[in-house]
Amino acid sequence: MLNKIASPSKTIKMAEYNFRETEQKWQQYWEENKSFRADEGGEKEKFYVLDMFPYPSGAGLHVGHPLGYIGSDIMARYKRIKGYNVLHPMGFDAFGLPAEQYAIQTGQHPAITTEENITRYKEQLKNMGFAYDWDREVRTCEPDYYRWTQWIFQQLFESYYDKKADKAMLISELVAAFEADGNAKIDAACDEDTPTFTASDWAGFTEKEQSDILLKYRLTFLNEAVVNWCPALGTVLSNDEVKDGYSERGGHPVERKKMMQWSMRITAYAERMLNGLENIDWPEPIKEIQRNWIGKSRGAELDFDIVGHDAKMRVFTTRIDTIYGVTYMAVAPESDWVDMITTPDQKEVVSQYVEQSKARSERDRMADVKTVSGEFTGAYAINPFTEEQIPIFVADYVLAGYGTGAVMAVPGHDDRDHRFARYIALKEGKDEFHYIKQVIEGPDVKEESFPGRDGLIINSGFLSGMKMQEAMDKAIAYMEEKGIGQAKINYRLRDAIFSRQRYWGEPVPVFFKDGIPTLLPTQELPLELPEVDKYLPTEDGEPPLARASNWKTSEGYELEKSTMPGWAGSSWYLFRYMDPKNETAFVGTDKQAYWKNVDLYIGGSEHATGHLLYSRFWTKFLFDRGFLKVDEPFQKLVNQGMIQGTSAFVYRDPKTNTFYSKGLKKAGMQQLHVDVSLVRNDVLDIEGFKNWRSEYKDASFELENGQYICGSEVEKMSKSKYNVVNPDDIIDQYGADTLRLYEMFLGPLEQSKPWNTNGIDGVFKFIRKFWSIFHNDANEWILQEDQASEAELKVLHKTLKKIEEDTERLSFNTAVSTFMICVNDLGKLKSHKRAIMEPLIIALSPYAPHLAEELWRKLGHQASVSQAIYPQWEEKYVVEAVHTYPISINGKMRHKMEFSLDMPKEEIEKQVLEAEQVQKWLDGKSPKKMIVVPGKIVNVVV
RNA sequence: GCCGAAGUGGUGGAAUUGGUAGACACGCAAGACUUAAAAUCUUGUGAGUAUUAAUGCUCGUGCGGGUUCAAGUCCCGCCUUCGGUACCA
Repeated sequence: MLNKIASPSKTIKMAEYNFRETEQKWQQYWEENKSFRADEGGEKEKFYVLDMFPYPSGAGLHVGHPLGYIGSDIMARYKRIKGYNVLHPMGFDAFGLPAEQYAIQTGQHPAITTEENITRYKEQLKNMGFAYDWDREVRTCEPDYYRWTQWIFQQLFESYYDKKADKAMLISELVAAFEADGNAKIDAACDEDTPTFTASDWAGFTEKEQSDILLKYRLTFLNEAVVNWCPALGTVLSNDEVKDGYSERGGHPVERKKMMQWSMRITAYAERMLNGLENIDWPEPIKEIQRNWIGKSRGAELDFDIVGHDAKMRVFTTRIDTIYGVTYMAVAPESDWVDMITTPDQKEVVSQYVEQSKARSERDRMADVKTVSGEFTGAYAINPFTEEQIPIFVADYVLAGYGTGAVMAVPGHDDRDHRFARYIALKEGKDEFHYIKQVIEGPDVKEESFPGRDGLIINSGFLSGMKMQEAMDKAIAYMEEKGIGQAKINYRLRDAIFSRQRYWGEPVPVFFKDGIPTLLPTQELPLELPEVDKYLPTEDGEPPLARASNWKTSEGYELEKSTMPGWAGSSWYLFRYMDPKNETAFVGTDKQAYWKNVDLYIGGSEHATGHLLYSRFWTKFLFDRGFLKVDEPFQKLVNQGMIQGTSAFVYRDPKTNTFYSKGLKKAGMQQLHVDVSLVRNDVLDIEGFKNWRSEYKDASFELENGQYICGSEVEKMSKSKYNVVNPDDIIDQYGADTLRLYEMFLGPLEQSKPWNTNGIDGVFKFIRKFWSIFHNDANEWILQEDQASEAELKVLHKTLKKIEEDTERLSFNTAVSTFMICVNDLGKLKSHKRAIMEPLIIALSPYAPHLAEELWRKLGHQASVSQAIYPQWEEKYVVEAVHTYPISINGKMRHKMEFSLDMPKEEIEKQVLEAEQVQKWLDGKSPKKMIVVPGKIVNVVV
């Protein structure tokens, strides 16, 4: 080991560092002096570091929330002293369900609840010493903010997606095209059922008809859609707000319902959102989730004739190579095909089936995926390749919302079709394997389907003998020649439902003029939320806004009654921070051109398919329309891990109200959560517990060794589990710097971990050790102005280098270790020199800013340490002249030898072989081989 | 089922490009200081084993193989845990 330097024989008493007073003082200083105001322009480069802004809930912040905030704060402070203009703002995602649910229960206006919660959040955030520019705070619920959310909505309404230009364009250009030529030559994103019309058709349409056509093109549009309706919340939810058939917020059941809804044509951007992932620095898992959510699949679309009908049934398939294996067709119960093709004798049983599957809730359908059901429609289709007639069934394993709502079934090579084929054959009294046909060489497909992506096609006419890809190419060429089908790309992504039948959200800035949805004039924005008597739907099921008196325009037209979803305000907030007070635009062009987009975004991975998708969509749209210079919002994304709670349990015999210590518990006893503040190192504070709840006042306890030992388990941190730890309590006990360092020291930022305070003393000790470098036992200042020694400079510069490297790669846990090592080394050197301490304080300031500021001031500086410049480490102090080589024999470390780094290989080899410890292993023989890696290792192969 | 991430001492974790496994810290043990306690400091601390001792040897990064002078790190096959997703044709 290098640092075996004489250890101090005298014991040193730790000088007192008053963190409470000091931290408060500097937090006040930063606020008063606006130390972290973001400045634009000048010579400096910009760095924009952003946290996902929180929804201010009534519970306040717990110790899990700041993990990411601390990381981003370190980056913000670090980049600032590295000479960047740093933008590091904070705000609040303030519209949302909890405040509204509370309003329904209590009648208190959600604005009041929200305001209170925000005040609490800000207080907590300030206690942690974060370097936010609070002058740029935004709140999505304020009219000054949502005015622009409404404005963006209007821009979307006024736009369509032109596929030739591959971007969003003004709807007025589309209207001009319709007037000139109709829509036959238009290639734009639109509804599936958009009719084709000529210029004269267009001219002949009524105003209402024209409006309806345009809605099929607009990027935000009104149409009848099957939606996720949540009766308990009284609103519609988007796909990403539904988890396993229950609402994500509140966990209420969700059902399918057809309703008139505002939607966002996000599908127009599917391809660009997919491609854009290549150019952003995001964690691969998140990109993968978005890719899956967008769900691009290449395949083919083809038409099947229906016996006795003119209409052709169009299906989408990714396996056109298996076309000869098609033995039946299936349509979704909700699809229009059902009524169209069902024969009279099958009408009753089919409509009964359709009713039954509608009644089946979404959740039931998902719960038993393996159970298939369906009925014969009586109709037959003709396979265009084989001319065979095949039956058409209605089956609820076919989804109305994907592809065309109809499928060609290949039971031999698709698992779902296989399951249904056996079910329906048995039901019809046929042989179980009646519908199963093998068209790919491989194992027998009777018992189990075989995807066979590598096998050869068989029994398939002109496709036989080919491999999958070749067969697909040939089949598509054949279809195109015959005009029955073509290659087609399909996406799983659905247009996003945008209406919410709730109160606490942005009003949709639209009114209805003779049934035609019309935008409010821009100068009338913001359309402010009206006062209502109750926050509930009306008696006839209209949204709460219908309760507002005179919810009409000045001309008396009815205003839209639904509000926007939670993700509206958060889809563009990053741009508002650049120019939060602008009254003429959502962001000023010059400001946006300077800050561009977010350089580092830190937040949870749970937003992968919601916020992170929608904000990319809006950014691309605003870019297309020329309002932004960037088309991705977040250049680099880091997902911080979740801090879980460690719940504590007590065990009660329900009959006797006696609590048994963990080691004494028996079967049949209740396991009850106990507040973690009453437990220390698994030992229960019995007196505290008795006072916690009145029903425990007279409880008796069976102890182990005089103590009551609690059980523990890692769970999500939540109020109901009594395992929430408030950062304020930690700060009160140890200070904000300790909390910051400790949360970082816990492990890599990305990693999830349960909260425990087992190691916090080590970090607390470090803070005091750092202080005591400058102070003697009597807490007197003992700075030395002498020149620093070589050894001291080495410690300093190695630290500076490592801290810089670790901070750049967000490895904050190892950076904290590095500081600890440095302080230990300086302690051994008894170093108290300004030349060492001054640079060190600057390096420490992003991590423990309060301590750093205090010492910086005591060193005589008048300006904040945040205005200092990060010291440059010097090569000469970092490189070693000698290296202690590990000498391995057959790859195992056996010995160590010190050699100069410029010693030639041959010389090292010679000396190593001469060494006694190596001779021992050679046993008189000469080595087979020798590997010398300069500056690293020597390996002798015997 | 599919996709993704991860498994290292009693604990949190480190090892950045294949090159000394266990940095740093907690905990634990012994000692110093103290009337005492707290605080602080010093020393030790992966497991096993041999020696009076310094020291040495064997094993060791979820399991089983492989590549390599050298594997926590790369390859193949499994197991476990945690996330995401789910009839997407």
